[in-house]
Amino acid sequence: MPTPSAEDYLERIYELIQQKGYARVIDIASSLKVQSSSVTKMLQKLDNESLVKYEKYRGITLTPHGEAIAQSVKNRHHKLEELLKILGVDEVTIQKDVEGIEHHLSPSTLACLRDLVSFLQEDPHALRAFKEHRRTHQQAAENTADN
Amino acid sequence: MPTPSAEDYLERIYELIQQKGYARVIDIASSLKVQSSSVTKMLQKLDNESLVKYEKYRGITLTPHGEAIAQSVKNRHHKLEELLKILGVDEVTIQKDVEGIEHHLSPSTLACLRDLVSFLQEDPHALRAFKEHRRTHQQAAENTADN
DNA sequence: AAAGATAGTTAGCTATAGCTAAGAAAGGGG
DNA sequence: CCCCTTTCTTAGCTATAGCTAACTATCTTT
Repeated sequence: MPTPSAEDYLERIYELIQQKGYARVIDIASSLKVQSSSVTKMLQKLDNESLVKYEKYRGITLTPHGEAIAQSVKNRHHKLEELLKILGVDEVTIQKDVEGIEHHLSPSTLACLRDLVSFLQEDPHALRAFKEHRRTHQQAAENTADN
Repeated sequence: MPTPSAEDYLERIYELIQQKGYARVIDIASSLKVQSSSVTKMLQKLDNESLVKYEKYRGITLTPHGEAIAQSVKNRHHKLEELLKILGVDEVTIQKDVEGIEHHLSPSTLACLRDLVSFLQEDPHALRAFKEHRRTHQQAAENTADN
């Protein structure tokens, strides 16, 4: 099993290949906010684990296994984003939090959260009720330390 | 700011002191599933950061700052447990997932999830509707790879 | 009070994953 | 086609946080 950090790299490589057709060290580095030397190192590790095919100074591609992992990580990532968005968390916080937690949720928990999303999407009344509940509780919450 | 691992130690020390009146290296080690040498090492680090008061071979207490952190970590932990429980995630998965994600959520996201819990608690109709939604979508979900 | 058992500590090792600095490879402009 | 810039790689360092093995302190039991 890849580490959380390895998963991040796989996801970015996958996205870059989708978007631009290829993944360069420098682009991976800048989007993950690490130095390119760190990217090279991770690529060597991922190549060793047969998750990417890496020819130095040449190209980077995902193996079928690596791509499968990348897709499921991206999917998880997207699910969480969707949930926090529908619950009304602001964009910046969503990005920050999803980065942190996406590697740690069980498939069954994710399925549950996915169902929560579809429930709130398909039942606008419930969603409105939640937003209203949240609005009315907001002031109290803001004045309570460590709730 | 303490690392996620340091937070775990603080939380356990706090809980042990609450439960038994004192925290021993061996109990911290067994509950975190690490070796006692790892506990000693972390205690020295936490003492350095003034989060615990550690006298070797003697006792372990939390400083006010350490205790404040421990309480808020425990609180976060509890909030997440509560959410997953109300959503119907099974106990084993709850424990596993909460361990993984509790260190990574923003206060604002947590506030949002807290409101979701109180909403579902105070609106049994919505909760029932969600459970029903989940029940009817279950079969489809089980037969879908990587949703 | 001494001996043995339990608990705690230290030293030194591992792996992950970042960094900087230095240098090599590739690519584009003159 | 050679030079310069950009990109990439390597080497060697850091910190975190785990581990084992060896040792020390404390406690218990006789």
